[in-house]
Amino acid sequence: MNKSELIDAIAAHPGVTDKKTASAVLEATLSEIQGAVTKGEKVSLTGFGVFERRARAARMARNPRTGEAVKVKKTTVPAFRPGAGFKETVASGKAPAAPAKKAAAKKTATAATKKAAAPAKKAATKATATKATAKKTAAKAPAKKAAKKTVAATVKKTATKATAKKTAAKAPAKRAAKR
Amino acid sequence: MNKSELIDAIAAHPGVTDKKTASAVLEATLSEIQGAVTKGEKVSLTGFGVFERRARAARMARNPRTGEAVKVKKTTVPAFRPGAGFKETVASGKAPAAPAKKAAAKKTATAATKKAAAPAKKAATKATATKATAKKTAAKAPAKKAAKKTVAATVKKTATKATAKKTAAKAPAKRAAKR
DNA sequence: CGTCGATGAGTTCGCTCTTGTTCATTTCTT
DNA sequence: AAGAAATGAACAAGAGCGAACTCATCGACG
Repeated sequence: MNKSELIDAIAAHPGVTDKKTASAVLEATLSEIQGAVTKGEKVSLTGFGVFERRARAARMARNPRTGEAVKVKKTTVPAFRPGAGFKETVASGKAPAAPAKKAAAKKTATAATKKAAAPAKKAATKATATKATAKKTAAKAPAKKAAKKTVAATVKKTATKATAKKTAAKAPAKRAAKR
Repeated sequence: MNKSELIDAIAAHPGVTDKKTASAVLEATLSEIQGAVTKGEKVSLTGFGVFERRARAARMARNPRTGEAVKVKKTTVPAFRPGAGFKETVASGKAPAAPAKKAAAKKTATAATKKAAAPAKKAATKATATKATAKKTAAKAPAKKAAKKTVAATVKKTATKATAKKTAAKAPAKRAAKR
């Protein structure tokens, strides 16, 4: 499905009788998303997904023809994370979206799962505590994990395996102020 | 930026004076995309990106709390691949989009990269020659690509690892091209 | 305009998958 | 019709997904 076909489909929706308007709005939307993401802002479309900017560390790649290795410097790329509704729809292969009380069914399922996991909580707590003591991870307290968490984490993991170096209190890292 | 803010931004664009219309079109768009992707159809928005359905093989995951392993059966999820324009914009951190002769700039950059690769020709000589003679044939010198055995390959790999980990080193893990 | 309810984020860790290169071919856009 | 953008292929390694669960928050509805 190319852009023009999408326009047609959109125009077919009730409330959208004008095709050129649909086109204009679509363009504007894409434009806005690009702008927002470029500025590092997340664009959240509840039930659909989130567009965000993501940092990509430098890496080694290779020339497909020669096979020789080439350096690739770090960069930032746009990314999209599908929302719950979208994922569910695609997975089930069902119709687009019928916001209804079907939620009830889902809820039941979740609840059931909960029960099973519940007893494990105790163990979980302990594990967390142990980890904190043993690992001594760098404290990222206030700062959101957003930063270079990924990279740091990787390095840290390796390092930890060998030895525990830095001593930094692992702040309860909660979702204090992040969103 | 949440959905309502996006609507506002869109409404600010010329040609889109009606905010409620913007809302309607946006909803319709998301709806359409979901539907198309659900049906396994790709939605190509040139310069922006492509929405597509992607198969996800079964895997082993773990409960973040307890750490216990849980089986996850295969599923299909929506995915988004940023287009050239979008990526470039985000990477440069510049304005949204000004489809113009900027292409020239890009071209220059590409050319520069080319130079670096040029010397490597020797290694690729054979491949190049082949191409020149019978490009259509596309003689792929090295290993050949297997059919679409992604899943099969994956399973096999796992099995091998379980039985003889070290020995598996040479498994010709071929990856299917499905994009 | 306010409340109820659904939704997203954050967490851990293994394992799959994506990313990135070049260059030619191909499709779609303008 | 002209040209820009997308696709594909081989390969390696880093990157991110995903499950279960909780809560703050967004959003839909009256």
